[in-house]
Amino acid sequence: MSNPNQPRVRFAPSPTGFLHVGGARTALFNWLYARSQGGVFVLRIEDTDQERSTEESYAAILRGMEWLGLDWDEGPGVGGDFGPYLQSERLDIYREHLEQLAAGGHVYKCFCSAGDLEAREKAVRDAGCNWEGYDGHCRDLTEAQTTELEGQGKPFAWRLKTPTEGTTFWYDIIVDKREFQNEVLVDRVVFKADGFPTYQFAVVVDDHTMGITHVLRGDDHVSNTPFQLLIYQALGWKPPKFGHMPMILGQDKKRLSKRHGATSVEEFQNLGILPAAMLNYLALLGWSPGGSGDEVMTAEAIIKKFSLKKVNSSPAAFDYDKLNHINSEHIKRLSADERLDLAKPIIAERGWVLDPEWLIHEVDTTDAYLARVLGTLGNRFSSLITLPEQIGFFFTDDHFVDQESWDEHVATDEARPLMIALADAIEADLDTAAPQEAGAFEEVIRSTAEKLGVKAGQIIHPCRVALSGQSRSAGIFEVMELMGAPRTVRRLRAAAAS
RNA sequence: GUCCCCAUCGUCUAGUGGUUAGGACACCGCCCUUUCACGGCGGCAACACGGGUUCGAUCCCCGUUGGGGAUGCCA
Repeated sequence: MSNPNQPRVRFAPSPTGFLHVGGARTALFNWLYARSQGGVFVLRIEDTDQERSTEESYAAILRGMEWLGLDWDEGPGVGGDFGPYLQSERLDIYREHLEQLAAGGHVYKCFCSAGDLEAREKAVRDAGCNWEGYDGHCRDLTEAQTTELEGQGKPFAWRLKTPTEGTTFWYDIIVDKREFQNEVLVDRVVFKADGFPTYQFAVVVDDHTMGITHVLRGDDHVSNTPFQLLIYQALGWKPPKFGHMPMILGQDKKRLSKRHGATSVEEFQNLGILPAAMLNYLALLGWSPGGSGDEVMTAEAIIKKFSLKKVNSSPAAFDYDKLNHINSEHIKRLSADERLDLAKPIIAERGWVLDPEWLIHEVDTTDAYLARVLGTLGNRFSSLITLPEQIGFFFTDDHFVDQESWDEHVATDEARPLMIALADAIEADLDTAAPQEAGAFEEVIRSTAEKLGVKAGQIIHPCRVALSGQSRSAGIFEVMELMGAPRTVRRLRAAAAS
């Protein structure tokens, strides 16, 4: 169980919003690393910000993770030996370690209020100088001064005493050596006046006490790392390995935001993106299987190939086109049964069911009918979003109609007589009180075309639009079979009269 | 402003001290087809710039430019 070489990684979101693509990618890479190394993937919730943390966000993040299939070995809902996994439930642990820091003289009390800080920053800037963060105002307060301020009931935070010379560095898994001059590091707050630890402190205590071996996080955390390293040092702990992954940007290479379109994982779900496709695409952002291998992969295949060494160090732009392509590839690879499962809720939602009066050959249940309908789609079924449009006409007369195609192919003086002739021929040549197969319709169409001295295509095209409302559809004979002769005739006559 | 990071087709990327710099998405053309899609074939398109190092740099070093991040008692 406790294999010392077993990597332990974590995803540690704060519940202050939905699970966005950046977070999802971070979670994914941690998960991939754990799964590919036989390691443990921990989910920890960083809710030390009392103001911004919400139950809804917490739930949304868990939903997003579950939707993507990123299962965690320890964390909310599943427990584990290193809990609790919510920082708000670990306050005692943080206080205990704060005392350790205080006893070692690594931290000091800071009585500066937000207003004090603002005023001093303004003064510095007004003087034309750079404000380089907290100025160490309370760092050298005497014992007496501290006692007096405390006696006045002034609230205080704890700050870490950071070195003013030398450097702090680490070897990043992704970007090699990273080094910071200690003089640019400021004495950041480690424990807030509200009695909660800051992220900087909690993350260190948790990663250490939870036995995390590799911290894989977004590149936006790079500048936090040296400060955190100093906390590890002050506590006398060996830090984990760090890997900072490149950011995900919008198509314009600017920070990914709302105006780029969907950014939360759940929005993609509503956009008809399959979780497997989302996972696949996210994996391709900053990582590649190498060479010219197939990019369309299942999670299992990605796990098999995944390696942190292949993770890129440059930021990547999020490309909706490519996501859609990966998505359609995943849909195309689905089995007939899987497609059926995907489509069922879509028609159920609209109340679309099989009507026995349609007289469909060898079909007597809605599921069987839907299966046949999906079968006609073949590879045209590449998006969950367009599906209702694509198959609606099989179920209802109140279906999507592409007006442009209708005007061009149906509502014309050339098309009307052809559609009427075909309707007449169907009624004359076929038993419209019985189900008919595609071949039977084809025969009627071809003989009608011959009789009228036109090409079959001249009849087929208006019929396609008349029946489906669109100029693209499955093979028209098959469409007729699945519409049933009565409906076919009815729609043709209605179209001719339009 | 200061600190840190990044830089191969429009985008995601592969790659090497000597290659016709490869693949994928998107785009364009052709073929297939009753339409559309799928598929097949082909095309367009990149080593940011300037200095070095070297017999030779896309690759190594420095600088410039561009982009990103950080600069919170947010995480």
